[in-house]
Amino acid sequence: MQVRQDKLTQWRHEGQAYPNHFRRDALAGDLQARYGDMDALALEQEPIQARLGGRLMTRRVMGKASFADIQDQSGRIQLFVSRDALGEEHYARFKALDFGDIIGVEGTLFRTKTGELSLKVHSLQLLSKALRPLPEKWHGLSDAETRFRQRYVDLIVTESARRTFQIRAETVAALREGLRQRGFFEAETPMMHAIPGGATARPFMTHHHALDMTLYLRVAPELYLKRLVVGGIEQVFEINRNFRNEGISTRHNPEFTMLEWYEAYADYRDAMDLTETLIRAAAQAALGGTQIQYQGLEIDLGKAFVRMSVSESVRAHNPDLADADLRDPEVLAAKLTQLRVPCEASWGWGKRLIEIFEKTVEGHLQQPTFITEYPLEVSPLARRNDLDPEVTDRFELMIAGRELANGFSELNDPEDQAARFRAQVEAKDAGDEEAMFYDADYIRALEYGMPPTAGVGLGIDRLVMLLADQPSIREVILFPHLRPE
RNA sequence: GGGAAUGUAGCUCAGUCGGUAGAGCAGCGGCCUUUUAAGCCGUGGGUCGCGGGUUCGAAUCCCGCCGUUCCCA
Repeated sequence: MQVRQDKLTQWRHEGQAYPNHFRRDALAGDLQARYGDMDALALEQEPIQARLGGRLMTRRVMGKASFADIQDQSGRIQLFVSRDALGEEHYARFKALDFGDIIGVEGTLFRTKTGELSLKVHSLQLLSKALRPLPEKWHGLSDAETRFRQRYVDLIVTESARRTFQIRAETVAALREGLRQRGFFEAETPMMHAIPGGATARPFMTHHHALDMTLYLRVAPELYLKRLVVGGIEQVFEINRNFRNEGISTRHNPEFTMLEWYEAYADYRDAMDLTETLIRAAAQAALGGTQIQYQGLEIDLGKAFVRMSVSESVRAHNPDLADADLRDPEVLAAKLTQLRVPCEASWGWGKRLIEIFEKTVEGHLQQPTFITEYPLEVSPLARRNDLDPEVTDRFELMIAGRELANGFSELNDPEDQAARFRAQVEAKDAGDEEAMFYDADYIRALEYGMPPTAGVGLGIDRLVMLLADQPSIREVILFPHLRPE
C-alpha cells in the first residue's frame, strides 16, 4: 500500500491524479455480445473502435507487449497493450499500474491467436488509483465477514455475488411491473410509527427530540396500506423495509424487505392466484424459467401450487391425531409436550395447533404449498371464515420448508377488529412482547367503511434466497447487519 | 440465550510434541512482443483477534473478552 501511495504522489506531481474528462462509448459485455461471433478477418476489414473505462483485474506482461483484463459493470474484456502502439513512456506507465486501478482505454477490436476478442489499445490513462490491493485473483474473497463488511470488495471480485444482486433487482422489478400492469398504485407509507402495528413482532424504539416522544420503526406497513384502501386507493402496494427487534439468523435480518399489496373486491383465494402468478413471473424474469434448484432440491414453480388447510396438513404429518383432537387444548398440550415444545397455559387451541404445525409440518413443505384456514387466535387482522368462525380466510405460502408469503381476506368489520385489538392488548399486558397495540385511528378508518379486500405480504429477501439459490439471508442483502468492527 | 467451529502476511491457507513464524498469489528489482492462474531469476513483508495465566520458553496449553460462521431456542 505504501508503494501505491508513492505512485499516487508521483501522479499528483505529474498532473491531474483524478481526471474527470474521460468518456466511454462502449461496455465490455456489450462488445462481447455484439462482436463475439465476428471472425478475425472481418474485424480486420471493418475495424471497430471503442473507448472503455474499467478496473484493471489481471495483467500478463511479456516484455514489450502485454495482455490485461479490465472489468466494468457489464463484464470483462481483454486488452492488448504494446510498446509499439503506446510508445516507450506510456508503456512504462502501463507497467507501473496496479491491479484494481481504474483506467480509460481507447483501441480497436481484434482477435488474438487463440481467438479471444480483445482490444488493441492505442491510448490509455489512469483515472483513479487503487491504493488498497484487491484479494487474490484465483481464490477471491472467501472470508464471509469481510465479504459482508466490505461488500464493495466482494462485488469487485465475486462474480456470484454480482449475479445474486442482479437476480434481486430483476425479481423486484418483475413484481413491481406485474402489479403496475394490473392497475396497482405504488405507495410509500410511514417507516416511523407512533403505534406500531400490522404484525405480531417486537419493534425497535427510537425517540423524537423536538416532539419528545417515543416512535417505533415499523414492523409492517399493513395498517397504513389498508387506510389507503379506505381512502379509495383500491389496489395498492408497497415494496419497502420492515424492522423487527428479534434474533438474527440465516433467515432473519433486523431490517428486511417486504412487498405488501391490497386489492378491493377480492378474497384470499384471488390473492393466492395472484401470489402464484407474480412469483412465477419473477422467476421467469430473473432466471428465464420456473424450474429451479434450491440447495440441491428441485422446485417446480410452474405447476399449480398445492392448497391445503392447516388442519389437513397437521393430520397428514401426525397420524396419531384425530380431527376432533385438533380443537382439543388438552390433547394438543400433550402433543406439544411429546414434541418437547413448552406449552403456555394462556395459549388457546389455535396457538397450540400452529406450534405443532411449525414443528412437524412446515419444514417438510418443499414444493410450493398454500396452507389455509389459520386459527383466529393467531390471525388478529384476518376475516373470519363464514362456515367456521374459529378460523380465518387466510393462507401462508410455503416453499423449501419456509414461509414465503402470508395473505388473507381483510377484516373490515370495525367492531370485530376492535375486539381483536383488545385481545392483543391483554396478551401484551400479560407479557407478550410481540403482541399488538390498540390502534384507535385504524378502527376509526374502518368505521368509514373498507370495501371487501384481500391482502398479501411477500418476503422479498426470502424469495430472492430461493431464486438465487442462497442458503443465508446475508447473501441477498447488500449490507447485512453485523456488529461494529 | 445455549452449543459447535473459527480468527496466523494485502488475499487463500499450512504451522507436528511447547523450542528463532512458513507457502502460493499479490508487492518490489530484473528477463521476456499472442498471454489468459503466463513463465523464469532475485527479494522485502507479521500486534499469530485482544487481555491475563502456566512455563526457562506460548501461534501452540489454561482462563476471560471480542468478532465471525453454522446448528438449536
